[in-house]
Amino acid sequence: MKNSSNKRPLVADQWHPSSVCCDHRAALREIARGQSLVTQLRAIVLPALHSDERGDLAAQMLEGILDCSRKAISELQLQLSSDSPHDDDGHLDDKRRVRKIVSSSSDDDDHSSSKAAEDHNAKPLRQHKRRRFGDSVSLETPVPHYDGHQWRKYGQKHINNSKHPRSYYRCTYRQEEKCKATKTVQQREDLHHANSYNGDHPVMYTVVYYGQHTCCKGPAASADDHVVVEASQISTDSHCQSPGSSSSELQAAAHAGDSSQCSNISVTCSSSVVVEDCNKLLDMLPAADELTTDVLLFDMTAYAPLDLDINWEMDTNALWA
DNA sequence: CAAATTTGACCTAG
DNA sequence: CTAGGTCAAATTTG
Repeated sequence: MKNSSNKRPLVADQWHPSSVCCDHRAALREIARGQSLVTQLRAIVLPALHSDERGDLAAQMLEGILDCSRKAISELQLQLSSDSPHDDDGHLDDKRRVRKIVSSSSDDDDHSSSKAAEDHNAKPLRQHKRRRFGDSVSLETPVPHYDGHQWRKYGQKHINNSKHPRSYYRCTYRQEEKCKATKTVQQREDLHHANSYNGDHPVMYTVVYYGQHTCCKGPAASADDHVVVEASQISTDSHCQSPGSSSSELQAAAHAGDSSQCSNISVTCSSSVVVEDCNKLLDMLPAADELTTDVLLFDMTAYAPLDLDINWEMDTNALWA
C-alpha cells in the first residue's frame, strides 16, 4: 500500500519498465473484462431492441465500444511487447517458413497437398505451423460463441493442467475467403465449483481470438442491416454479423467446451463479476417500459431471433427435460 | 448426401 | 521429450 498505490505513473517513465508492464497487464485485463461484459450486454440488449429502431443505434454504440477497447488492447500490447524485447512472436520463423514452402509450393491453396504427396512416398509431410499471431485477444465469457462469426471446429486438445479440453475453431469461410481468423475456447475451472449447481452452471469460458477476419460472410442478409461497423478489424469482433447466421458455431461451441451453454447465457448473470452488471442491466431494461415481458422472459428465446438461432432452444430443452 | 464434428496421428517449439 | 496446434479420415448430424 505504501508503495505506489495512488501515485500510479500514468505513462510511466523509462525507469520502471516492470511496473509499466504490470500496469499494462492490469489494464489489459480490465479492458478484456470490459469486452466480455459488452459482448454479453449486446447479447441481451440487441435481442430486446430488435424491433425497436433504437436497436440500430445500440448496436452501433456497442460495436463502437468494442472497437475502442480493441484498439486500446492493441495499443497496450504494442507497448508491452516493446518493453519485453525477447518476445519475438511477431512473425513466423524463417526456418519454419522455408520448410513450409519447401514441403508444398502454395500455402493456403487447397490442392497443394496432393502435389506434396509425391515427394515422400508414404506421407505428404503435413504443414503445421504454430500459431504466432501478434494480435491475439483473449476474453472470458459465458457465451464463447456469441461473436457474430461462424466457426468450424477443427480440433480439440486436452490441456495439461486443466481438466477441460481446449477446442480449436477456424473461420468457416477460411477456404472460400482465405479468412485466417481462428479462436480457441476453453472452459475455465477456477470459479468456485462448490455450489456449481444452483440450478445452472456458472460456467465461464476463456476465448482467445487469433488473427483477423478477412471474410465478410456474415452480413449477407444484412445489406442494410444494423451492426455495420466502420473501422472493422475485429478481434473480439462481431461485425459482419447477420441475424441468424451463427447456428453452426453454436453447435460447435456447445460440443466444444462442454455441455450446453444456453443455460449460461441466461444465467450468465449468475456467476462472477458479470453477475452484478447483468443484474443491473436486468433492472434497467424493463424500466424502459417498451421492453415488456420479452425482456423479462428473455431467458432463452430472446436470443434466438437475433443471432443465436433456435439451437439454443434445443439445448435448452435438453436441459429442462 | 453434404457439411460439420470427432479423434488420433502428426508436427513443431521449447 | 513434452505440450500444444493442426491435419484429415472416420463418424455424426441435418
